[in-house]
Amino acid sequence: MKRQKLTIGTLSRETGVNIETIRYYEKIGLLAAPERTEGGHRVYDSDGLKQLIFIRRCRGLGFSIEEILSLSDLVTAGTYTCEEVQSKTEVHLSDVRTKIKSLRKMEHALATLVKECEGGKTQDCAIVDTLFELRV
Amino acid sequence: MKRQKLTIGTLSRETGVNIETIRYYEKIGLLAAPERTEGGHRVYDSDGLKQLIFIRRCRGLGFSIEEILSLSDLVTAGTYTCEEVQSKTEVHLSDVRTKIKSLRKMEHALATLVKECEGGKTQDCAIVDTLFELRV
DNA sequence: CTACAATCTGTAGTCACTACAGGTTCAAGA
DNA sequence: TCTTGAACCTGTAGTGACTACAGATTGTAG
Repeated sequence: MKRQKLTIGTLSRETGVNIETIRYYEKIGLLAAPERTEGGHRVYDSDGLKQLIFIRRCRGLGFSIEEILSLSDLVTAGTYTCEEVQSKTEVHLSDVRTKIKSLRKMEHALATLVKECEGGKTQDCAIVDTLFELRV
Repeated sequence: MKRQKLTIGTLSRETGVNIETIRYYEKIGLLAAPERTEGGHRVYDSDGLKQLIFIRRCRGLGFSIEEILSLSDLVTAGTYTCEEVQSKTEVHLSDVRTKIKSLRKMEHALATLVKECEGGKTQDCAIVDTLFELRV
């Protein structure tokens, strides 16, 4: 098990997170500041890699930076319980479900508009009519 | 049919769009600049009301400002065809469907995590394990 | 030793608002 | 008419989660 040392470019390629974003995560305190070379270039080890993968995975699941910070604090402090983590995840899950519901409504409304519209060369358009109706 | 004159506050209450947002829409050229009183207060008529309702309705359907501008230009120029409007709406509908799909994936992943987690007082947590796995 | 790729910092831009600060105008009551 | 206070004005800065530079420095392969 040799210690791997990664430049920011390599880390970026390995994780698919782009360089500016990595630096941004460091700046806002989400990703731990790594060691530096004499010249000031960042040098990451496997802990940095692990942390960034965690962040990327959480983002992929739609967690906000704020939520990730709180999960991450919990975990790195080593004080978390399974219960707490589960509860934060459930809260987020219900947010996601709310968003899905609202998008479904939009989808339905849009699909109805498209269906009602004749799609011809005229200006007699059900979509325009509906969007401009004066009823509030 | 009497000409109605509305202050920005009344317009805001009628449409549910807040005052700052109305001024913002004007600034970015989405909403036509209304007449002013001698003292400089905005005075809207029924055209302004109609236009703002249209904007609000489009935003409610998830159209971006850019999309609304382009729809709105088409319509106010009077050069639109039903076909064009329908096609823009369809493009947007397919964006919405893409978003729904991606949120569904999130939902599934999160639900699985929550289910696998025991939720106890221990630190043996399936969620943490999964999020910290080193597999990229 | 040179060339050039990679990295550095810092700032500004994105989207669609929202939230002030500090000033002016309007409308209703005395 | 005067006064009060609500409503309005402009302009700027902040939000979230990045992205896109500019201009300088460092690292490395040939």
